[in-house]
Amino acid sequence: MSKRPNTSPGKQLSSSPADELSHIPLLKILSSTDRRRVLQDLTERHYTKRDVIFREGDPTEYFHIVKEGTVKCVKSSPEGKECTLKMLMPGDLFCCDAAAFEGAFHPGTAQPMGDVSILRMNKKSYFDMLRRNPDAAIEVIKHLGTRLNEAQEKAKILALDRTDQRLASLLVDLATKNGVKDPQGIALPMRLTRQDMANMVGTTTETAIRIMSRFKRDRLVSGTATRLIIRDLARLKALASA
Amino acid sequence: MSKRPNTSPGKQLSSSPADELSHIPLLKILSSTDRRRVLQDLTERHYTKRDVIFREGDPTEYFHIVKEGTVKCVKSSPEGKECTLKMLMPGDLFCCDAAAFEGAFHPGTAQPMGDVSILRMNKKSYFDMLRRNPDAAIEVIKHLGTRLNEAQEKAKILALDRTDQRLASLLVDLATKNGVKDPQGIALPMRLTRQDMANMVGTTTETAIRIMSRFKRDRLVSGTATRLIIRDLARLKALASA
DNA sequence: TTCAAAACATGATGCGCGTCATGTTTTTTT
DNA sequence: AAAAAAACATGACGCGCATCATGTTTTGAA
Repeated sequence: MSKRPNTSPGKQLSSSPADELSHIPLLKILSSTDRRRVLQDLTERHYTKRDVIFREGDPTEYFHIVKEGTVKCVKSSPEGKECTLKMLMPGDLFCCDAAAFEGAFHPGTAQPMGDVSILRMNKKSYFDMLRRNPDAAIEVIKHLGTRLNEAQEKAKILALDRTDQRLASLLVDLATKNGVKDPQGIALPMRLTRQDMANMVGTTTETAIRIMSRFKRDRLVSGTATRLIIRDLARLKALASA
Repeated sequence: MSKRPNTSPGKQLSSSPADELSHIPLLKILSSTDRRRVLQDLTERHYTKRDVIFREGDPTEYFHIVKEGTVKCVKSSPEGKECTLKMLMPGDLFCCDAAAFEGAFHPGTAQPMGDVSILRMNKKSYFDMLRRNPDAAIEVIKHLGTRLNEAQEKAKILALDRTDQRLASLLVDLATKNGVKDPQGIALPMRLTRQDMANMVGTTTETAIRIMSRFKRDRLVSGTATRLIIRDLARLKALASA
């Protein structure tokens, strides 16, 4: 059996134990009969750091769920500058909007931050599921509402705050939503370079490095890309909205 | 009957002719039996320029539809700076996300740009409607998806582009989505000051004025707040993504 | 129509941050 | 373990845009 480059072939989730998917809110609320049906339509795929899950401009074909790992959602400008819109974590849905309905195209690129596994479902099965199951549709509405609020909050921060404040906001956000406890403070569960941070707050790598150096001197953070630790969340919060 | 200050009391839409609401996508897709029911739950309200429809931080109580006029969606920072996230036009939904479900608060302020009329519905009726009518839920998902894409596109522009490019993007966007034909070019259908524009692209009033003056000299636009006209959409587009 | 309040305009000044440049340290690959 | 490639670091310099200041013009209310 020949292996395709960079992405493992899709795999049926024939007999997944219930608990494997129990941490995904959308699937948890399905009736047990419907869940079996949905499991048949879902396919699991694995990606690594150098893959792209889909590219900006590609036609939309699937609805996706992050099962494991971190996925970044990126847009880029004609001149090659990049902007990272969102880090998707396990349980997050993407391409769940019906803009993906008819002949639509991906507005951004989805790229793994490391090894990830993704569940996906073709559009038809997805919308059939939503039509059969109004509570699932409401769950999707809830998720999209949250995402919209986040995106608007991000726009506000980009529009009004200085670079150091935006960076502080980012760290607070990541620590709060995804941080794991650590003897030194709060550790971020994904590899995150200064370049990644720069792309998330709309600045250059150099400026992100300078500001992070300052944060380090001031004992607000410690560590580097492979293991970044937030040491003083309170002071970062204060700086973020100063 | 005592009149409440600034807002007209709610009015039942008892016997609205079908055509009055036919331009609202969400209502158009309801079955005719359900539409009658929904009409009973909808209330019409009128607001003027100095009212607020709801304020950032208020508890969410209603689902809203813009029937007539323009509503702006604003966030503000502790220091009093403001950021306008979105102009809502007739047919647009707001607070349609289920974050408004349980004890949630408005993430921004909704403010009329002039005289507007709004249809609204309490949360329970709204979610009942969605549960009865999966196609309506999918319509809401579609709307939220569009809004999310817009918000992310806006974040990208704020993160990557210069101020004159952001302003050009804004004008292109408004002209394309809401512009009406005019002998001179494309007229924008709402009163829009340089301050409004500044708040939409994350800059100061002075800078917005300076750039708009330049655009005027270069024959890209003409007119002022009360009647702004886009005269060369193509060149504005070119500037926006240069 | 008149007057006050917004909106528009334009200059001077300074700082934040982008850009380019050069070097060190850490991580990843072979 | 060694080599290659990222990531981190720090300085010099200049432009874009915020800030403050001082008019003029337009709009809308009395």
